[in-house]
Amino acid sequence: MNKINEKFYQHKDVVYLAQALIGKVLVTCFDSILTSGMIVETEAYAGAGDKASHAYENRRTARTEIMYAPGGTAYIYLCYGIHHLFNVVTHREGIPHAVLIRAVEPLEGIEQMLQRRNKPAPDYSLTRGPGSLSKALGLHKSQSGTSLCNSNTIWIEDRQILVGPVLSGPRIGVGYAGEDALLPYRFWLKDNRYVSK
DNA sequence: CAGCAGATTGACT
DNA sequence: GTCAATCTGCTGC
Repeated sequence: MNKINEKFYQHKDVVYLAQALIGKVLVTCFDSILTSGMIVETEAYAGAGDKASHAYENRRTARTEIMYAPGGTAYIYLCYGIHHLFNVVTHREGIPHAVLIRAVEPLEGIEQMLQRRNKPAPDYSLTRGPGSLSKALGLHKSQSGTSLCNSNTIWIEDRQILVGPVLSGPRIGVGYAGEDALLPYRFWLKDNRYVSK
């Protein structure tokens, strides 16, 4: 198993990392149940200077405190009071950069993902969208702060999967961010059916 | 403390 | 296409 280490997550360029995470494999293991999926869509959130980020101008709240942890920590928060969204904290401790995982392609534990999502059979909506993939993989805001390097519950592997072209464009749902809403901080795998429309 | 908007999703007209 | 679900944080009284 080739688990990604601190060195990778603590790279200074969160936009580079958002692109580099495409094709990597997000794995969770809760109560001995292993589920995983290949990352096919991400977005970069560049901390203090990014109007779309929860940590814009180094804002600190109980929720965003985890973004100031060292790169390689999970930041999971509740959106619209309903959906748990999974992010990877990057850069060194004190710099609140993060990559939002927006979609994965299911690999292992598909039966368990169907149960968690209350679905009778697999379809492309199983892990498409940040709220959906988090539910399918069993991710919950109570796990925010988990180390992706030292825990045996949430981690990311490099399985050297050969992927096609990666495209980029503006982020989704951040219209409130003014000119920062136009930045090409969203990355996705070309022609992958699990990427949001 | 009330009001509102938000890194969303799924059910229904 | 419209709208409800309902937690977190910010603004203004």
